[in-house]
Amino acid sequence: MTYTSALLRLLDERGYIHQMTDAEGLDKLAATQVVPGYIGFDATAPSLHVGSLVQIMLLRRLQQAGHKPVVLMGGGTTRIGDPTGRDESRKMLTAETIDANIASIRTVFERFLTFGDGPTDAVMVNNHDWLGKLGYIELLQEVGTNFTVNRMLTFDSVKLRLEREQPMTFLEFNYMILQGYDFWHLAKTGGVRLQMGGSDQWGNIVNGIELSRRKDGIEVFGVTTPLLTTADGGKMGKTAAGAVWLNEDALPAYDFWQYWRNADDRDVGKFLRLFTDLPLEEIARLESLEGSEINAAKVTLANEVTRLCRGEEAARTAEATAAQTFAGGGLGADLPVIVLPPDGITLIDALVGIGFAASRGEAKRLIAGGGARVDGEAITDEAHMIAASAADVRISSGKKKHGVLRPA
RNA sequence: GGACAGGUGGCCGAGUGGUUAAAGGCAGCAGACUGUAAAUCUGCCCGCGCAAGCGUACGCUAGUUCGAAUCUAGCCCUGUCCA
Repeated sequence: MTYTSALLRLLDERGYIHQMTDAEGLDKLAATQVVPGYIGFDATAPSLHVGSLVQIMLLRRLQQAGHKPVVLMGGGTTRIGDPTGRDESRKMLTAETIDANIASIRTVFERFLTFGDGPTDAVMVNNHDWLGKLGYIELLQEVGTNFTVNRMLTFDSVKLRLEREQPMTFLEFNYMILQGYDFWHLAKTGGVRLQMGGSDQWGNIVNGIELSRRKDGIEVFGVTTPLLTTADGGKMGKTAAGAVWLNEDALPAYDFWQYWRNADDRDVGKFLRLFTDLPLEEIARLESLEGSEINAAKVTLANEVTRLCRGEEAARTAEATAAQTFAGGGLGADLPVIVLPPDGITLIDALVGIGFAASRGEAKRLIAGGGARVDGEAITDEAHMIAASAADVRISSGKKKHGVLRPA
């Protein structure tokens, strides 16, 4: 269908929409007024990772289309402890940790959104502010009567778990109620009219919509994004080193840049639409590049995403480092560096020290497998000693990971 | 509370006394090919040690045994059914 509102047109043409509750209704609303819309985020770690980037961009689009983004931090729900872990001993986070996490995560949002007091300025809220005050009995009275277990059992999140005969705790079961409560609360007190989220949030969103309607007759809307997978079927944002974190102190800009530079050919267009502000015509051009030409599009992708998330400077340095390292065979400023002691260092220690191997055994295997290089030359001798040198020595694991040994 | 099934390496999942650091798959790392892509093929994939080897590991604890992931007891946890 064709939309009249700038918001839905934007979301549609860039590929953010998976499901919507009432497309016409939302379209009409977005065409006539500023729509405050929110997305919820976890506060379990000091940084979000690439998996949350679609949602963050979605809030950015909302603002671009002239609406008001509301970032909901799950300070309250996190405080209860994340129940999804299979090991029960998932530790509960302290209030201080959660608050620190939220502060850290906020710095990233500030790059993507304009915060402030204006009508379309972004705001960040914390559901601990209202959930924390809520007594259990009160919660049961307020919202418990509006949920039937019959219906809750039909939601995918519950149904799948039961079908797979995996445990679902009562706490988890309650999450959907708490999340529904969030939506209602924001609708009632903040005029929020829209909740967005990943496709796995559909059930929660619908619950909030129902709750708002039943309690106060407020009409609110929901949009979900498609589940993002890479073209080869993997989850977004997993690499050798683990998650691709958005915060600089959790993942260096160069590694962040490399993540995008190494995107699958088939994902380039999709990623450009979702994660950059480039105009669609430009994206269409980049996406149509064939063969090795598409590498240029990947560089653009990496530059744009890094610029948004880490800033102009970080993107430039990362790109320059990549150019020098790969094209020039040299050393870029952003590569990891460790000290080359005056009396040299074993290759094994160097590999472990710089983080290319997690243990000495792993370093040895890397060497034995022919993946270790010193100044571009493959070394297969496990006992190899890197002699002291006046100049920087380049050390590599495979063809992509490079680092610098710098004389003290 | 009772009956039954189960808890294995990052994940899934074999293994029911030794030859098992534990099949197979996924994920991951490296090599070849290429374009810092994909697909494919090859090697690696608990830690320490140059090595022989040592240490740790199959829910927890205590046993049986020359020897246990495998047997016994107790406990904890999960699922299914019954109360």
